[in-house]
Formats: sequence, structure tokens, C-alpha cells
Amino acid sequence: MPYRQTEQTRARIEATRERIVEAAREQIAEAGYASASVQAVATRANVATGSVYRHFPSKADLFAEVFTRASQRELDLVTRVTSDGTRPAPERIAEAAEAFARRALAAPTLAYALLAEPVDPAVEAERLTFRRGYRDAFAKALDDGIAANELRELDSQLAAAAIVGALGEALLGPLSPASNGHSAPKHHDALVANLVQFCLNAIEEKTHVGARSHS
Amino acid sequence: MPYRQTEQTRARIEATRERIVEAAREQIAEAGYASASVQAVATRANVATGSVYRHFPSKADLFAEVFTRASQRELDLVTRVTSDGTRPAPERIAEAAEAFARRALAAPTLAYALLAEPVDPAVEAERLTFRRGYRDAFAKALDDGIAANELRELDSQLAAAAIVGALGEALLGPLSPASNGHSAPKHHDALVANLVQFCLNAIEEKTHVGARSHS
DNA sequence: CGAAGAAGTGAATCACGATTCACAGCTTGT
DNA sequence: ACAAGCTGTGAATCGTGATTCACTTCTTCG
Repeated sequence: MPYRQTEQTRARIEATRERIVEAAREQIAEAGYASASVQAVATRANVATGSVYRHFPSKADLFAEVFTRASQRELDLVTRVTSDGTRPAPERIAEAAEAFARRALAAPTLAYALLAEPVDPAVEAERLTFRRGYRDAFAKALDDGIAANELRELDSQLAAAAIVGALGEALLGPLSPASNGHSAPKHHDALVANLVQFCLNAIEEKTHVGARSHS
Repeated sequence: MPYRQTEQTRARIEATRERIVEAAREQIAEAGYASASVQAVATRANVATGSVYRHFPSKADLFAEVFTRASQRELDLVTRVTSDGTRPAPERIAEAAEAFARRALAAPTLAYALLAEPVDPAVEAERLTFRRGYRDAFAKALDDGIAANELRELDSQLAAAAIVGALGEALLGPLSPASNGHSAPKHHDALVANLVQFCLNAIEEKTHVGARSHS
């Protein structure tokens, strides 16, 4: 039996796989999903086109993994913030929304690809899963807040979806490819503050004196 | 000069063009954009594939017109409601949001295609134009309401975008192809009422006693 | 009617990027 | 060093659906 995979080989293969995933992520972060042909990704990863298929059964699988990894990082962050039981729910929601928006604005092309750009159906499915994840994260905090009388009574699932939609749509302008190049990071602060305030207003008790934006 | 187009011929050609546009609209209303190949549309309109190209330079042009017509109808309605200067701004916004949501839920496959389904870039552009239209319609009413002290001070463009996003995202669940078949129109009333209330809460003065949903 | 020209047809072509695969080049154990 | 069997390659193939176009059919009018 003249060949058996050794640890060294296994590690090299794993490293190549990583390079491919990373190349794919870089490609959409730089020029969007539309630019991310298998060729382009392979070239960027310094492998041949066919090699991509040694690691992933299809392009859709590759990008499903790319989307999963990138989105999971964001979702983990949001979930961590919304789940922090030691703080008032409105505060958690505000911070989660703010973090989400800021991070999206900091990597606009990637965020646009993750949130809105047309992709393969299989990748779209991944996207929907994560939208549901965001919604559920917000819904959980909403439920906490309602139970604690910090928030008005509302359909938490619906309100959570609406928050996710509001964040996405309001960011779409600044994120969309057309409007990049003349981004004014200075205005981002105001945009984020207004957006967070919008969400808070929508869910807080009417009697609650809403915090001004925390400078 | 043995042939010159007569009125009769012109009318027949125009009628065929109409049939094609209508067939395309029916196709996406029934089975979504994904199902709307040029073949499928041609067959439904009782013409040959090639004939479609006697009327439209490309598939994208055909569907741009389909989207424009269908969306314009909706946008006109929303704009009419949000522009009615004789009524308080919050009332106008609530009614516009409600109308938008109800009409979407009444024709879910079409609404899904118009709002969210993956489409050609050229058609996507049309979609974005209309999104901006909705946003502007809401922004106008928001400006009126702010000026009249009926609404809190806020960035009307941003808030309008957020409203559009909230409506879209909250409707996406009920509209998406996966969740059709077991639609419960009965629940739509509650959904719409909650959604409208969410939007109103986000924009009304804190001191304002919000109206219950107008049954 | 018959010629001129337009409109209609649909099978063939094309575009385009994902996917394959026969071959080249490694890695490993004897 | 060699054979076995893996990994890497990238040009060729494939699939899909839009688009074309040579041909047929229809309309008009002298």
C-alpha cells in the first residue's frame, strides 16, 4: 500500500480549502457576488478552476459556506447582545441594532452581498436562514422587554421582522454599489443614531422617556 | 407601394403587444418570475417565441414594462393616500401602509416577484426606482406631519426607508412561495394592524395617544 | 390577381459560466 | 527507485434559456 494520506498532506489540503473560502470572501467583499465566478475565486486563491471542485461539490456549496461563516459572525454578535439578561431589553436592542448597522457600513460591499445582492437560490436559502436568526434574536429581547414592562405589548415576531427590514432597507442606500465611493463616514453616526432611535420609538412604552442618542 | 400599415393592422399589433405584457404579468402572478421564460410567456400569449422580439428588444425590457405597470398602480395608490393634504399625516401614513400590505397579501406571488424575487439586473433597477418612490411618498407625509407637530422630529428620508423596509420584511414571510397554500386570510387582519401600529409608534409624538386600529 | 413589403414563426444558434475529466505531477511505503 | 494511488490542472464540455433569422404567411393596393 504505497500511499496513505499523512497529517502533513491533510493539513496542506485543509489550508488550500481555507484559501479558497477566504478568496471567495475577499472577492465578494471587493467586487460583489456578481464578480465571483469560480474562475475568479480560483485565480485569487492560486489554484486551478478544477481544484475548487476537489473541495466543494458546487459553487453554491462554496458560497453557502462563505455566507454562513460571514453571517454567523454577525449573528453571534447580535445574539450575544440581545441575550444579555443583565441589561434592560431596550438597551440591548439599541446596541444590537447599532452594532449591526455600523459593521455593515464598515464593509459595505460585503454587507450588500450578504443582505441584498442577487445570488444562487441555494445561497439565498442561507441568507433567509440568517434573517430568521436576526429576527429571532430581536424577538427574544422584545419578549423579555414586554414581560418586564419596558416595552409595549406587540407581536414580537412581527416587530422583530420589521426591525430587521427597517435596518436593511435604511442601510441599502448607503450600502448599494451605486452609492459607494462618495461615502461620508461622518454622516454614518447620524444615520445610525436615527435608525436606532426609529427602532426604539417603534417598540418602547409611550410613557417611557426615550434616551437621546448617546453621543 | 403595395403595402402601408393601416389602422386595423396597427391595432392588431398593439393588441398582441398587450397580450404579451398581460401574459407576462399573469405568469409571474401565478408562478413567479423564475417560471417566466420567454417561451412560457409566448405560449401563454398565443404567439411564437420570436414574436415577443417583434415587440420588445429583450426579455429585460418586457419585464421592465411589466414591473413598471404593476408597481406604478401600487405606487399611485400609496402616493394618492400619503398626499391627501386634508387629513392628518399619521392617518395618511397608516392608511397607505395598510393598503400596501393588504394589496400585497391579496396577490402574494405577484407581490413577492415585485418586491423580492431574484430578477435580471435591468428589472432590479426598475424595482429600486419604485422603492425610492414609496420612500419618497412616505417621506412627504412625514415632512407634513413633522411640520404640523403631529409627528416627532426625525430624518424623514431615513424613517421613510425604514417604514418601507419594515413593511417589506414583515410581509416577506407571509408572501414567500414556501408559505403559500396554508395562508390564513383571517390572520392577515391582525398582521396588518400590528404592522401599521409598529410604523405609527415609530414616528408619532410620544405624547400622542395613538389610535387603536380603525376596524 | 400579383407584387411589395410587413408580420409571424420556431428551430437553430449563441452566450456564458459552471462543471467535468483525462492527464500530469505529487507523496508515500517498500 | 518504483509502483500505487492521491492531488492538481485547465481546456473542453455541458446546460440553460435568451436571441436570431431564413422562411412562411398575411396585408395592402395598383
